[in-house]
Formats: sequence, structure tokens, C-alpha cells
Amino acid sequence: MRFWLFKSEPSVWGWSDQLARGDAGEEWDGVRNYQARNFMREMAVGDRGFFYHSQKEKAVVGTVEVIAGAHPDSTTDDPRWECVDIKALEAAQVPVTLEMIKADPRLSEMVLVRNSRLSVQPVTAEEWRVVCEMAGLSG
DNA sequence: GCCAACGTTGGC
DNA sequence: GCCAACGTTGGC
Repeated sequence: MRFWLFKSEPSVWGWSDQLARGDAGEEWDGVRNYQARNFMREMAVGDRGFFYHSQKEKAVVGTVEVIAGAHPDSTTDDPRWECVDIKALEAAQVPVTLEMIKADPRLSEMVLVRNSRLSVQPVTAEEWRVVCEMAGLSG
């Protein structure tokens, strides 16, 4: 199993929206960036990811599971763009803020820190463990 | 609201 | 194929 991070502006699509979809999940659509798309192509059903709120909040607020591999993005006819489906798994007891992440030397190599603009990014097993611990998530 | 970082586009 | 111009994102 691999680990990922999905970034979204909560005013557009937030954790509460994701939770409301329940086990049916939702497409992670709208990605128009090749790097992000390529990571989604690498995803397998059962992979897990952090759900991150950008902009004002800047925090990991929960975990999600990939429930469908890459398929065409229904919000465009452009065949270049694909997306996966994800469902909410567990809400963070404590949101792990970007500030907390930057303050922890074990997380200094996270893509979130290194390339803040990438909206879909890989997370290492170690980073996953550390952030889950900080968030009070079972992982 | 500003600006740095990054990606994309288009002229050459 | 290079690079300048432009648009977008996201942290501050």
C-alpha cells in the first residue's frame, strides 16, 4: 500500500463534503496538472491519503482511501485528464497544521513543504506514521 | 493583497 | 528547442 496527500480549498471541496459522500466516495476531479495526474495513475485501490485543506486552514484534517483507480475525469472531455475516486476514512482528532509539519525535522522532506503548489503528492510510510501520530489517527 | 514558485503557451 | 510572457496557486 502506498500513501498520498490530496489538497483542496475547503471553500471548493472540503472534508465535510467528502464525509457527506460516505462510502460511495467521490471523484477527485478537476486536476489539470501532469505531475498530479501521473501520481493518480500510480494509485491502487486500497491506497490511503491525507486530506489537506489549503488556503486559510493549511492543515491535514483526515484520511481517505482510494476506492477506484485512474479513469477519465468526468468534468472535462479532454482525454488527457484523469482522476481517482476516494472516500473519507477517519477525521483527525487534532488537525496537523503546516506550521506543525514544518516544525518537525522528520517531516522536512515532505512534498507539501518542498513544493507547496502540487495538489496531489506522494507521502512516505514514515511521514504517514508521524503525521498520523500527531493527528491522533489510527492510520 | 502581495509575491514567489511553478507550469503553460507561443513566438522565434 | 529556447525563453519571455503570462496565468495560477498557495503561503504569508
